[in-house]
Amino acid sequence: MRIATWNVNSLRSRIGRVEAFLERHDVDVLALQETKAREDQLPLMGLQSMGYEVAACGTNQWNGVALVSRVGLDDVEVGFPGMPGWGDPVAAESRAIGATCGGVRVWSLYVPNGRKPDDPHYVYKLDWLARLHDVATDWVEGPTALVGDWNIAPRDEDVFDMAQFARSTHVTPPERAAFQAFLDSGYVDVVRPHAPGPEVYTYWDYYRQRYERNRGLRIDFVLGSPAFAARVTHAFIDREERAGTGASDHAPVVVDVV
DNA sequence: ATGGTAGAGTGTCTA
Repeated sequence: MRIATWNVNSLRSRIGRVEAFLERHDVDVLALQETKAREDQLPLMGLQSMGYEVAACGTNQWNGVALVSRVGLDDVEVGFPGMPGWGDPVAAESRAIGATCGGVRVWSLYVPNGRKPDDPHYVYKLDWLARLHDVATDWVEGPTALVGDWNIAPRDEDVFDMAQFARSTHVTPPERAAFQAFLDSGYVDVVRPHAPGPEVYTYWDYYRQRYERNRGLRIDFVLGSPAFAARVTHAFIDREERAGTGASDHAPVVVDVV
C-alpha cells in the first residue's frame, strides 16, 4: 500500500496535478492539507471516477484537510478530542481529519503556522501540538500514521539557512520540543532513513525563486507508530512535483507499507 | 525592518 501526504495549497486550483500525481505514483491513500475549500466546493468527480473516496473538512478559505483513498475510508473523524480553537475562525475543525484506510489509521494534519514567535497564533500552535500529543499517545499502540504539514523544521539540517530564521517560527526550541515529544512517545520519522543526504526539503517558498535555488525547508513528515513503521519498505519526496508553473509550494511525501 | 509570490475572493488575509 502506498500512502502520500501533500500540502496542495488549494485543491481546486491544483486538481489536475493531484490526479496526475495519483496516477503517476499509483497512490492508494493521499492526505491533503491547505485544500482551501469547503467539502461542497471540492471537484471530486475526477477522483471518484479514478476509484477514490474522499473525506474532507474545512470551513474557511485558508486551511482545510482531506483524505483520498481507494483502499477504504472508514470511521472518519473530523478533528481530535481536546483540539483547541473550537469556534475560532482560524482554527480547529479544518486542521485534522482521521480515517482507517487499508487497516491503517491515517491522520491528515495541518499544524498551525504560528506566524511570529510573539504572535498569539504561536501560542495556539504550541497548544494545538500539546493537545494532539495527548491523544496521539493513545494511538501509538496501533498501526497509526500522523502525516502532513507540521510547520516545524526539527533540525538545523532541515533549513536552508538557519541565520535567516533567527527570529522566525518553525525552528524555535519550544516548537522543536513539541515535535520531539512525538518521537519520545514512540513515533518514528519513517521517511528520513529512505531519503539520505543533506538536503531533503519538502517546502520551498514561492518568493525569490527558492525552489530553483534549492533554498527550502523540511516541514512535511510521516510519523509512524512502531506497528506502522515496521511495515514501511520505502519512502521518497517527490521533489519534481514542485517544479514548473502551477506547482504547490510543497512537494508530496510518499511512503510504501506492506 | 521590509518585501518578494501565490491563492482565497473583492477587502485584505494568510502562508
